[in-house]
Amino acid sequence: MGKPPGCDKNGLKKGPWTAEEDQKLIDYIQKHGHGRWRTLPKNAGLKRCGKSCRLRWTNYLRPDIKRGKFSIEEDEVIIQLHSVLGNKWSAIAARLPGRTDNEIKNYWNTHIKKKLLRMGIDPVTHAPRLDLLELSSLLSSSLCNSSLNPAGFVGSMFNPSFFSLATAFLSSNQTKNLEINNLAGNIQQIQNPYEPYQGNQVPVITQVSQADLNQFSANPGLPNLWQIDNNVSDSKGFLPTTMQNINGYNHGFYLGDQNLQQVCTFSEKIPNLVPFGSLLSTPSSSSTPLNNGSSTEDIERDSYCSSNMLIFDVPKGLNVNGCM
DNA sequence: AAAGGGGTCAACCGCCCGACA
DNA sequence: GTGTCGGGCGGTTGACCCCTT
Repeated sequence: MGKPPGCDKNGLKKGPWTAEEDQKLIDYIQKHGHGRWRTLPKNAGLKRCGKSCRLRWTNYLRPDIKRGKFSIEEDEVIIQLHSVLGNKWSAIAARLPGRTDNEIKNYWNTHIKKKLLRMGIDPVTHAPRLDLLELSSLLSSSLCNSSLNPAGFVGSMFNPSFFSLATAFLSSNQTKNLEINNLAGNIQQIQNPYEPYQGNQVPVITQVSQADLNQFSANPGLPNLWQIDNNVSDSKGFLPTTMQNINGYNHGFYLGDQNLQQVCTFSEKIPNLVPFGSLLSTPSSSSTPLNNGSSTEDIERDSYCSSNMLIFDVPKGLNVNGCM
């Protein structure tokens, strides 16, 4: 069963394509269309195997290929889709016009995976890394027993997921050499994290407009991993909403522009967590480019974070101040 | 300026799968 | 059921580029 490799026959060229070869392939496909890749090279006068021709065409020569750096919106779409689809690169590519599966795979392996790891997120599961959770647990117990908490920063704030969040958050702020003392100091800065949402005001969920993702809403069992608002460009790091369900807690996050001053967590069970599809805020749906769409520098990309992270419907009767 | 090392990415390999004759 | 074909996937390779020393 199966087919022979097809590219190992003597006389067939391998390696980088020349401009002449590219032109031959383009000319042939423009005249005859693609398909029948096994016989195409011979007909086109190419000393290549059919598979090589197909890959060259689909990954490079196709007229609708989009070259250049991935935008931040594309980053977010890839992460979102990967959280649901896994390594289905072709499926992901189908939702990113002009991008190929190979390109996305390479980009994932060379950029996004590293970024997620830096943020303390497992790029496979999209969940916080267990090793960081362990670290955060150590930090939690250490800080709980310390005297740094005279101002009521107690109780539910000290749970592993919060520290995981803080760790990831600070990591995304390029604070790679973070010391425990610095972390404690930063956490102490958190005051009234619900200030943006006074009283019973329910955090605004951004629009759900990426039709391609509708299918995910049809499966409420799928994880609601990323809720991202791209209305604010100056933000600090991604957060997976898988963090919402850690150690039995449901957590809501708001990351504003004031460093770590607007991190919030619930220690309450929130009964009406809105299902996945109805909440998903899809960055690609926005017509407003992040950072004016002009800056794709790696540093900015790596430090980018969507800022609207509150993704669930807070019940009116819930006294969120109580958890602060 | 040159060497070395790491990162990036196009291209390839081997295997697999589904469709089709 | 079998063979062929197109296509997908994960992993790898090697050339090239850039940065650091």
